[in-house]
Amino acid sequence: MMRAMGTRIADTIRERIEQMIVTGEFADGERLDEVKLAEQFGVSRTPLREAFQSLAASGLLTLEARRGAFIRHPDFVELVEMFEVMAELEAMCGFRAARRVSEQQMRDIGRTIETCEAAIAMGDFDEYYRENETFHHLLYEASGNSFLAREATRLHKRLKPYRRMQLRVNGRMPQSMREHRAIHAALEQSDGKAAAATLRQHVAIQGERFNDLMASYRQMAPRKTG
Amino acid sequence: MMRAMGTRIADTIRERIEQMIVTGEFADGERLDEVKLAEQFGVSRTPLREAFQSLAASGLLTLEARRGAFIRHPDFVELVEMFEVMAELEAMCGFRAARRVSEQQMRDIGRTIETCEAAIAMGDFDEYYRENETFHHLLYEASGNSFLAREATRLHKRLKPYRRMQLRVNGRMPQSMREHRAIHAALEQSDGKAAAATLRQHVAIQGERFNDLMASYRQMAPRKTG
DNA sequence: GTCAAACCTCTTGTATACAAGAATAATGAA
DNA sequence: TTCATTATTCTTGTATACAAGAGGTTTGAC
Repeated sequence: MMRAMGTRIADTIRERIEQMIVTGEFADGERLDEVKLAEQFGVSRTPLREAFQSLAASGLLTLEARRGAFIRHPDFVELVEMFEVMAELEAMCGFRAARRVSEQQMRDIGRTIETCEAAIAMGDFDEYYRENETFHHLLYEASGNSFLAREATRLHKRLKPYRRMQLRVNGRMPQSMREHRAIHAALEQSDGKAAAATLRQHVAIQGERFNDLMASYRQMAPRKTG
Repeated sequence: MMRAMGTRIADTIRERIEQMIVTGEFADGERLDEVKLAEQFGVSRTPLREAFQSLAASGLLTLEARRGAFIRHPDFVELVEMFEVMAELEAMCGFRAARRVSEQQMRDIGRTIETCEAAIAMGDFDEYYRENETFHHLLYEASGNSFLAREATRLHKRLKPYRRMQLRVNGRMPQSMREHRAIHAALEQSDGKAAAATLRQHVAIQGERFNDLMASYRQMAPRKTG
């Protein structure tokens, strides 16, 4: 059987299942069958269960005692709550980055903005999406607080499926780019408060975006099975 | 062999090891021996490994591939970083609680403050410590954001061993109580900004507290073994 | 026909067996 | 004596076997 040498099977499995979850491959309430997945990946249940543990701990799925592992999409309220925390974490990153960001990091951030804009012009949404992610990760790093950066990354990943469905909303991308530029400018001027405020607004679900999210949420997760 | 019926062994084990870690039972860099712990608890390695996974995910220990599970106390820089994030999360809770806190919750919060003060007067440090924890948990709940509350609780738990060593510092407890009262007052007046600012200052490591923490940290974790 | 209880099946939880990588001890050469 | 290399042991990672709870199904009573 295929063995990825040198690395733990459990970790590989975790990565793969995480990808599947994050790209929305499972429906809400769906149960992940241990034996089915095990033979699908060509491994035993053991590394699979380890992967489940790990995924459950990051909140990507829920383990119910003697019932199994379930995909539990956050309900709408919880989703808004999560974006609320994400907004604050990013604001915090921005505030700190304004003092601590290096010139190299500023160049990197500037580059992602340009690449993003080019991607929009070419209609390359995947590229836009990727570079948008890079922008935010660079920001987390620039905060100078590695613990904060890790936590922000974790939540960012967890929100991935729901951020994705937002991007396609009409007119969102140009607006988003304006905000990226504003953040960049605030960092350049070492204006922590401005960076924080812009980021908070950039990420938070409020005003029209609340309705946009609600609409696409209804489409994506029409009903809780659990 | 003893079986805790109705509940998963792995979860029980997790709780117990978590307690051991949080009360500082393990030295920094120490490796947790699977087989030793397994026979100590009278179970097989399987639930133990599940507990390790779970604990690793909350950051309480580190799994190194084919090396084992290690206690890795954060170094001083990381500890300050963590408190920085904790301060911001609590500030966030306070800000939101100022709008959303219920009258019942206000009464509960008020009660913990009184119990705390009584405990100080009687020299009952354990009681003080417990009620102090309750105060903060009530605050998390009062934020009205259950996701935020969970995240705050998680980090709070992770910082437990290091907060403990701070409390004994001379004069810290009365100062802490004054801050609790100020927070309570800010909530009563629905002054979110004041509540946030006081909490940020209450939790953050700055000024004299920086030196206090550094001193007690040196005492507690004199050297990294890894 | 409907409801309840016992039975069976299916899935998870735990234990044990086996494989393979790391650490360490032992052996030999310089 | 010291260093390198090999052999041995120990520990983790994975697979499989076994136990037990949850869910569904059949059977029986009303």
